[in-house]
Amino acid sequence: MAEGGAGPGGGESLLFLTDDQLRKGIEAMFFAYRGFTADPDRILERHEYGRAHHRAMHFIHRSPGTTVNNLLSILGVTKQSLNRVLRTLIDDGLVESRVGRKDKRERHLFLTDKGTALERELSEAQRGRMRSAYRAAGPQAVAGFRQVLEAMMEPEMRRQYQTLKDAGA
Amino acid sequence: MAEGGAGPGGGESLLFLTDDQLRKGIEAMFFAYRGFTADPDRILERHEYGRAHHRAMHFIHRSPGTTVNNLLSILGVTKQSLNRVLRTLIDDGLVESRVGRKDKRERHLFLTDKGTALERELSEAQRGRMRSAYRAAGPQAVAGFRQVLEAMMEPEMRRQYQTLKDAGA
DNA sequence: CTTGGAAAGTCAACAAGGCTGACATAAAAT
DNA sequence: ATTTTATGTCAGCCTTGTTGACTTTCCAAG
Repeated sequence: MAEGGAGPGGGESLLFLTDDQLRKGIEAMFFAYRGFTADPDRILERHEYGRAHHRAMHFIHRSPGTTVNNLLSILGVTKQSLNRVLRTLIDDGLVESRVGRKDKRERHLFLTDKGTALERELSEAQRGRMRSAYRAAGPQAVAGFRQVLEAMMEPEMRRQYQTLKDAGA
Repeated sequence: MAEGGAGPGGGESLLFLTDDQLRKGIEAMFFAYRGFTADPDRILERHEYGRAHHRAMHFIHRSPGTTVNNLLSILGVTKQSLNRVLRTLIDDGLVESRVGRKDKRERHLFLTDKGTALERELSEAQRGRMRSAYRAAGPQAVAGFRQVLEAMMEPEMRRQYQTLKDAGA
C-alpha cells in the first residue's frame, strides 16, 4: 500500500516529511481541486453562470436566511464582488433577498424553487464525484483526508467550517 | 491501494456516504484550498505576480527543460494565457527559454537563479503549511488524504500526476 | 430630538487572468 | 513541394477579483 509508512507507530512522522513527499501533496491538491470543480463548471457553463454563483448558492442553501455580511465572511471576497453575483442571481429569480425585520439594513437571502433546483443539480454532480472518491479510498482514508484538510485551513476559516459542520451534524 | 472496505468492518462504507458527510467533504476542500494558496499569494503580491506565475514556476522547477506544450497540458490553460505569464517571467529574468537542440521549434524552459530563488520562497511557504498539516494529522491520515485526492482527479490529470510522482520518487 | 458615526448594501471603474479567433514563422514530416 | 506541428503574437471578450464613493438605516451621545 501507499508508502505512508503509516501503520502503528507515529514515530515515523519525521522520515515522512521529505520535501518530495510534501511536493506530492501540493501537486495532489492542485490536480484534485481541478477535478473537484470540473463537473459543476460544466453545468454552470450551460447556465451561463460561473463558480462564484455556485459558491453563493451553496452557502445560501446551506444556511437559508443568511445575511450578505455573513456570506461575505464565509466566501472571503469583497462585498462589491459578491454583490455583482448576487444581483444576477436575484434578477434571474434564483435567489430572494428579504429586508431584515429587526434590522432593515440587513438582507436575508433564500433560494427560490428555481434556485434550489440548480443548486441541487450542481451539488449532486459534485457529491457524485466525492462519493466515488470516498468509495474508492475507503472510510479510513476519508477520515484522514478530512483531518489533513482541516489542519490546512487558516484558523479563521477553520472556525467557519466547524460552525457549519456542527450546525449540520 | 487501500482495499475498498478498509478498516475493521468494511460494511460502513455505505452508511458513511450520507449527503451530509459528502457536503462536509466539499466544504473542507473549499476552505482548505484557500489555506493552501494563502501563503504563496501573500508572497506573490509583494512581487507583483499572481497565482498563474506560481503555477508556471512550480512545474518548470519540477521538470526543468520542459517545453511550452508540456506545460500547457499540465496547467490546462490556453497557450495565449500561458504565454502572457511566461513572457513576463522571461522579461523579468526569472525564466529562460532555450530553443530546442533536436527540434528547433520547441522552447525548453528553465528557471534562472533569480527564478529559482523566488520559486524556493514560494514553495517553502507552501511546504511549511503542508508540513504542519501533515504533522498535526499524522502519517495514517496523510496516506488517506493522498488516496482520496488521487481518486478525485480527472483520469487525464491523474496520469499527469502519476507521471510527475513517479519521476520524482 | 437631533446629529454624527458605524453598518449594510449598491454603483462605477479598473486589473488579472481565463477564453476564442486570426495570423506569422520556423522547422519537421510527408 | 506541401502540409503539419510548435510556438508566439495581436485583438477583443468575459468572469471575478479589487478600491473608492455613495445611500440608507441604525444607534448612541449630546
